[in-house]
Parts: sequence; C-alpha cells; structure tokens
Amino acid sequence: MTANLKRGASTENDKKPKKAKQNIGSDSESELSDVPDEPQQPPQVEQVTQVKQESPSNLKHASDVTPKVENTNGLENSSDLVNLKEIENNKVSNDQDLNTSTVSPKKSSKSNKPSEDSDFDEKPKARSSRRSASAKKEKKENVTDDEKKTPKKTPKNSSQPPNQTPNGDVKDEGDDEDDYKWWAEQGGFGDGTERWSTLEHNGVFFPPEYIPLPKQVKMKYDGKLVELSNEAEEVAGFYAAVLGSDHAADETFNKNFFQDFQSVLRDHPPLDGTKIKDFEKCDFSPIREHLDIEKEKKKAMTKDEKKHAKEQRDEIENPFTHCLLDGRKEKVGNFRIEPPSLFRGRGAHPKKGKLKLRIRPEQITINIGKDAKIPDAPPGTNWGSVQHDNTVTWLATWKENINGAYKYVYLAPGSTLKGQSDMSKFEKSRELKHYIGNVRESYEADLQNKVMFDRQRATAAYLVDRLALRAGNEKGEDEADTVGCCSLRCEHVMLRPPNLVTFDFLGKDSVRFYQEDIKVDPQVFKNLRIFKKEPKGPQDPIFDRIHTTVLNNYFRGFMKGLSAKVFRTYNASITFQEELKQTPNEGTVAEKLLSFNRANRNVAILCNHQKNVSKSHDATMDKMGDRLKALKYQRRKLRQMLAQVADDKKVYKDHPSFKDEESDLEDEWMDAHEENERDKEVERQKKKFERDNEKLRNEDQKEMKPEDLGERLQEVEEKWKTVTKERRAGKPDVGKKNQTQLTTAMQKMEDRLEAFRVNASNKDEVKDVSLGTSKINYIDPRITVAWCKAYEVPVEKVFAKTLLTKFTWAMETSPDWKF
DNA sequence: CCGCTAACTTAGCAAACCAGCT
DNA sequence: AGCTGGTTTGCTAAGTTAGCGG
Repeated sequence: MTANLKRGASTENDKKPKKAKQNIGSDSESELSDVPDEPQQPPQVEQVTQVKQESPSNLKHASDVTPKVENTNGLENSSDLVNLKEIENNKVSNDQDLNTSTVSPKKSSKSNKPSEDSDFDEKPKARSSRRSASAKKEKKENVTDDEKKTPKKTPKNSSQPPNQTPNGDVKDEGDDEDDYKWWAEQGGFGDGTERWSTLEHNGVFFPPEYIPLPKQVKMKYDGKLVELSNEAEEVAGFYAAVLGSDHAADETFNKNFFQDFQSVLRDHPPLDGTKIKDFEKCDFSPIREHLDIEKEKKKAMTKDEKKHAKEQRDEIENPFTHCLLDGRKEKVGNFRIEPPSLFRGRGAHPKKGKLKLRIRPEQITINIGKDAKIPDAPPGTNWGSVQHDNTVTWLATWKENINGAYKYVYLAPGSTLKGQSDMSKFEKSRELKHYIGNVRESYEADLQNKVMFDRQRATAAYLVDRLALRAGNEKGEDEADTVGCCSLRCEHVMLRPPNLVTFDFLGKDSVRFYQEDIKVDPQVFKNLRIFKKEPKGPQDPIFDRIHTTVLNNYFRGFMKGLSAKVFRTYNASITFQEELKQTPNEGTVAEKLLSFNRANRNVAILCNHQKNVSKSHDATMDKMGDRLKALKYQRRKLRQMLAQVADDKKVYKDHPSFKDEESDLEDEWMDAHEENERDKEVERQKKKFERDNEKLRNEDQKEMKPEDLGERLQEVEEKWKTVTKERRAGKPDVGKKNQTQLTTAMQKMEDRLEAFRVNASNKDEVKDVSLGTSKINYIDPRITVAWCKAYEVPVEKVFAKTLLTKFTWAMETSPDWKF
C-alpha cells in the first residue's frame, strides 16, 4: 500500500520524551540577564511597533492583513462600543432570556407544516397553544401519549408570551413559514447556560447484532481451517476487512489486534480446540474473500433492489433521526451508535488495532427533557441511566473502551443548537478584531520581559497568532506523539540567524507542520534561542514554564471568551475576506470561483489543513499535460495559418504574442498526436457506418457495402497525410478563413490556453491541501454569502447541500457585510 | 497549581454519490 | 448507458477549553 506521505513517519526509535518538565534555571527576575545576546535595556518602544514579519511561505498570511485590523485610535472607541452593546444585550437577555426557547415563538407556525415520515412531527408544544388549533398537524400515532402531554414550561422562559417577538409584536405569518429563524432574533443565544427547555427523542440506534459467517467460510491457522466461536469470528472479520490496507502492515496495529484477538479467543475458544498462538500463522484471507464477494453482490444489485434496501434501512432508523427540541423538529447528527471495530488511531498511535467493543444500552446515559417520555431501551435491556440536564446539548453519551473517552450523540450541524454555537463562535472571533491590537501590543512588549514566565507566554502567544498554531495540550504516554504550540519541543524548532526559524513537528492527527525559514520578529528569535539553551536537550519542551491554561488565561484577560483557538478562526476569516478582494469585478462565474478557491486555499494553508494526494493525481496531471499540448498544437496551426494571410504591421502590433512559438511541442509528439486523431476518426467513421447501415436496414433500404466504408476510411487517411505534410512544412491550409476570423480564433485560443494552464496548476497546487476543513469550521459563512451576492455567484456553487443547511443562519447576509 | 472530567469543536479518511465523459 | 474520477457525506478520532476537587 502506498505509504502515507503526508504524515510524519514514526520510527521505532523516536520515543517521545515524557513530560520532561524539569525546571531549568530559576524564575528569578535576573535569570535572563546572563544570556549573552539578551539586550539589557528595558523594552524598546520601537520593537512594539515593528513591522510584522513577512510570511515566507507562499501563503499570504495574517501579517498581510494586520494593518487593516490593527488599530490605532479608533480601536478603543470601537471596543468600548462593543462593550456597551454587550451590556445592553445582557440586560435584555436577563429579562427575556436569549435562549433558544425564548426567542423562538415568532415563527412557530412551522409546526403546521405537513410532517415528514418521522416520529417527530412537530407538535406545537407548551407555548404554541395559541395557534395550535388552526395549525396542528395530526401527529403520527407512534408518538406516545406520554409525549403528548404538555411539557413543562421552564421558569426562565415563562415570562415571555409565546407568540411574541422581543419587541412584542405578535407575529403570525401563516402556515408556509417553514424555518425557525433564530438568527433573526437578537443576538444568538444569551449567556444563560440553559440550551433548551423541552427535549424529546427516541434514544439511539444500535447496529445489528453480529451475523455469523456461512459455515464454509473460515479463517485458517497454520494452513488449517479453524472453527471459531462467533465472538472470535467477528473479531477475525474486523481484521479481514483491513487486509491489504496500511493497517495490516503496521506492527503496532497487528500486535494490538492480536493481543485483543487472543483475549477473545481465551474467553471463547475455537470449537475445534485449535490453539491460536502465532499471528504469523493466521490467515484471514478466506474471510476476506467472502467479504469481497458480499460487497460485489451488493454492488450488483439493481437500482430497485438498492432503493428497496435503503427504504428498509431508513424505516428502522426513522425514529432516531429527529428529535423535538423546544417543540421544533430537529435533526439528530450521529444517532447511530458506533459499531464494534478495530481502533484506527491516526499516526503512530500506541493503541491502534485494539478491539473497540460493542456498546450495550447499559453503558449509555440518556439525556432528555424532564417531562418527556423516556425512550425504551431495546427489548430486554435497560439504559445505564437517564438524566434531564438542559445545560448540555447531547441526547446520549457513553464511554468508549480504548481511551476511556466520552462519546456523545448531538444534533446535526444544521440544527438550531449547533447553528447558534457556530454563529456565536464567529461573533466571538469577530469581536477579536477590536482587541487584536491590544493583544499584539501586549505580547510584543512582553517578548522582552525579564521574567521567563512572561516571556514564554508572550512568545507562545506570538506563535498562536502569527502561525495559527493550536494551543498544544500535554499528551499522555498512550497517545500519538503530536504537539501544538505549548507542547513544542526543542527538536521541533530550528534557528538560523539572524531571524529565520524552521518548524517541523507533527500536529493534530499526526499531520506534519513543516515551514522552513520563517522570518520572525528578532525578539522571538532570541527568545526561542534562550528557551532552547542548555541544559535542555532536543526532547525537552521549549516552553517549560507555561502550558495551555496559562496561555488561555492570559488571552481571556483581553477579551471575554478569548482563547487560543479563537485566533485560528479570526485569522482564517480575516485572511479569507482580505483575499477575496482580488476577485475580478467583471469576468465569468468560473473566474470568480477561481478567486474564491484561491482564497480558500490560502486559508487552508494557513491552518495547515492537508490531505493525502489521491492515487490518481499523477495520472490526471499527465492527462492534463496531454490536453494542454493538444491545445498548443491547435494554436500552432492557427498561428501558421494567420502568418500566411496576415498583414504584419497591424495584427502583430495589436497582438505581439501571436508571433510567439509554442513551447514544449515536439515533432515527435505531433506525429503521434496526428496518428492518434486519425485513429479516432477512423473509429468514428466505422461506428457511423454501422449506424447508418442499421438505419437503412430498418427502413428496408439496401445497405452500403464494405467498400463504401473503405472509401471513407481512405479519405480520412489522405486527409491526415496532408495535415501532417502541411504541418511539417509549416503551412497548414488556410481555406477560406480571412485574417479577421483567424485573429479572433487565435485570441480565443490564447484565452483557452491560459485558462487551462491556470486550472491545471491550480489543481496541482491543491493536491495535498484540504479546502473543506476551513470552509466548514473556520471561515465565517457570512463572508462567503456576502461575496456571492456582491459578485453574483450562486451560493450553491460554493456550498454543497450540507453546508447550505449548516449555514442557513448566514444566508441572509447582505452583500456589504464585513467580518 | 495540577490532574482529571466533561462537553464541545475540529479533522482527515473512506464510502457513497454524482456528473461528465466516452 | 456504463465508467471513471471528482466531490460530498458519514464516521469517528483528536483536539480545545472550562471547571472541579485536591
């Protein structure tokens, strides 16, 4: 299998250093003074205002946009304004509660909408009584009576009458209003901790129990078929499924798998007494073959069969796909409980390959409204526990056995709950705009602080802000060795005077962060040198005095809710908005999209969002190279035709490029190309001949003879011979085309060539860049929507269906909206 | 201050789907 | 009309952050 080039390869011997947090040196004020290249002066003013470093990489980095947001005097005013506003809002919200529940009533007519096939047709609940009479859609019978009973009104939201907007108008817009536009109400969700007042759902969907393999399908051990217990067979099947993948070649994966496999075998030994002791003697391929056949069968099903199967699946999943939150039907995200499998940790995860156990209802905690009916656990089982906590947003949770981490069932990205969080995330990072000047000023000054703690904190802040690094929590022995800002080790940072730094480390998901010779603030350079100093070794942390909590506490001092991750969102969005300014005002939608994608790409590079280069990428590029040559070939022909009819002075004066010869277009290639084209034409002629004859036959007329075809083919041959001859002579036949026509054609050809080139190089440049992640998580969708409106590009061109749903809250943004 | 828990966002990969081509 | 390659969606791992208890 292809090795993963993107991820840093982990070698056996690169053991990670464990929590090497020894204190090096004391934290006294004077500790920094004995460092040779440390300036002894107090912080210099000019350092604070110094120019931001140029980003050395190809990406236009936040530094480019700094001036726009960085502030001078207006800043303080604006932040004061913001604060005032905040206060006002809070005041309002204290009375009215900006929580979902309160702001909702206005568009409640949604409940009148004909229901979809789900258990949760919206039922006008508690506060909907007013209009429910007119509206109420007959709800499906599978909603139990218990669910029907009037839910409580939470105390907090009882103060507001249901059908009113905050300003008190009663809105009743009729039945057609489908969506509850929470974003049209004031201010997202308030700072109350309650996220909902009523919540009903049907629990979670469990994967089917294991179905044993057909009797004849068995794994082999030491060449002999083994009669496995069902329990062991299931695990063997998990391994069979990864055969041929990178995992199957991974030592850790195999070791962990086999350990867990043996443990299952101990509890459920093979029925034939086989002792499975040696992984090398295991042969799972018979199981794999069976799985492959099953897959083929599935693929071979007719369209109808597939559709039918899907309908059946949907039918049983239906009760779990939606819930009722504050009386609104909302989509649930991951309602399917994760099936058992082999743990596929990323990078060099020490636990990869371990058996992830099947989740039983007894392990699950259900979270649901107080007055809602508690969903039935599967027959014969019980939920682990049930709680009614409306300060959290999950419907169910369980603890996973590999890392002991909690898993949750949440609502889908398009839900109000998620939408509100999303919007407030962007509002928060947008707010940073007003504080960023202060923050930068502060940490830039602190870069020279005499206290090591402060200086490290400032340097870390610099990296988080300028390089978009993640905070970088400490990680455990039993996790992949990846780092972020605060957990950087000396070995990850190389210094080259006067002020160039190379970063090379594995970040989240073991994606390599590699940037060579980044020009940093000279003071940052000096600091890094100090932090790396003896007696620290390569495995020791750069920032030995601080950690993420320290850094975040520092950030929070500037602005409510400010933490390291906000910088990524802020810098991503502001960069995107800035880059979009280069969109051509005139030009086709395709050209505008190119600008959009380029901006998107730069953000992705900023955030180091990578992906594996697809296996077919090289082939695709080769193909494109060929098509490019074909275009050049045509251009060459046009150019030579034009040369024959052109009156030199004018045409070439207007279009000097028309004289340029095509690069990289060899005679050999052209010979082959012409042969190729000829062959294709021959094929076409043959097919056409067949078709024509078929038609004649059907019309009872007499068919053409093979000789007729031969004649046609002869003509084709002749034609191409001439073409080749003329081409070699450099004098293609001009025919009746005049200079004007040829000039136009030539111009068109040049445009096409250029577009093609741009496209191709674009494609190559993004081959290992993942655009999706930033689009989904970092770029404020309102920037995108505003851009689409301003440049008349349909949003559907840039947001796929799920994103349109996820970002409904941003769709009404006006063209002149600014992040 | 530290380590741990809980809840949430962010992330890349692979399966599924779809559109553009022959 | 089936294939192919690119895009979209689903999945779940891997982060961040705040809060808590010692």
